[in-house]
Amino acid sequence: MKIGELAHVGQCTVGTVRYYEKEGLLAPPARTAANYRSYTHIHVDRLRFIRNCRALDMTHGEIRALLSLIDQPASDCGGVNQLLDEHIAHVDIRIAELFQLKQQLSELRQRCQSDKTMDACGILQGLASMETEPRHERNTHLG
Amino acid sequence: MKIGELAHVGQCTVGTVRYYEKEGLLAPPARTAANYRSYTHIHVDRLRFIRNCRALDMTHGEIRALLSLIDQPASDCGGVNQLLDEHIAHVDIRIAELFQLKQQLSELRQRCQSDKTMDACGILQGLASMETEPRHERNTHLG
DNA sequence: TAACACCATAAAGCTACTATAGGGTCAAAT
DNA sequence: ATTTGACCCTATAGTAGCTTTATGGTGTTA
Repeated sequence: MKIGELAHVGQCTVGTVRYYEKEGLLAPPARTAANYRSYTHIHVDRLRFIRNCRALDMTHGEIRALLSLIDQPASDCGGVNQLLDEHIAHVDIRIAELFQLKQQLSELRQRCQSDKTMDACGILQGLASMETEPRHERNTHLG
Repeated sequence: MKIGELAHVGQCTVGTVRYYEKEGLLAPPARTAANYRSYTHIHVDRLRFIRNCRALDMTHGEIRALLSLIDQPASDCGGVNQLLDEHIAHVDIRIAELFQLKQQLSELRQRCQSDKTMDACGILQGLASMETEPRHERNTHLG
């Protein structure tokens, strides 16, 4: 199977597949005589796994951790459970942040209900006069 | 006022201030004989405005658009209102995405309640067997 | 043999910064 | 007079997860 076909079943671009290989998420496949990458069902499974993790907004670091846990089949899956719990916590935090953000934005929006002159616009006044908050550290890898 | 003081009132780092200048968000200030940047209250106001926009997760593009609207004081503020509405829509979309994500993650987490062997772990089975979804285009600049 | 779809690599671009390297300026303390 | 320390300068590279671009080889069809 060539890279285009793999990318197709994995629902990503060929560029992404090559990038995963460079990142060490996907093992380098054999090459044909023409130096084309030649994939097997093992790569298909692995790519699907990676894409599913990415669809859940896991980072490459988290995915790498999962993959290395998987590659130790003798151990138990406590690490997997823990990783997922932590990831869910990140998502919770980001949702809370965005809720607060939306509230602030809605309040700001209320301050101008019609087209006015620039210096009468309550939104611009709000943006000029808000209390600049100290920048807060990231609590999550989700943007 | 030197850059350190400006950064302090703007609640950001000096690196960020220099970056905003390079990005064209903040006008280059006068320089002292020693080539130090020398800011006025105009820069303070502008930086506060920018930082408030960033606290609301606006992109530099959005902020640039706002600033150029402001710099045409003759026109009305319809563009400002529209920009804010669109930004709020982005936040709404991202919140909905994260809600769905959290649900998927919670369902996945349910599939393994105790430490098992790797190949019995319902989470890993789920990650391997989820239907790979077509990558969806970004509907928002929020990560 | 020419077109066209596919493959290859390497390097740059994207966002919004932060960090590092290597050096200059200035006021106060020794 | 000099040294210490806090501040300033520029330029470059790194962060995450890719995408885009440039440049060129491969393979099948018309």
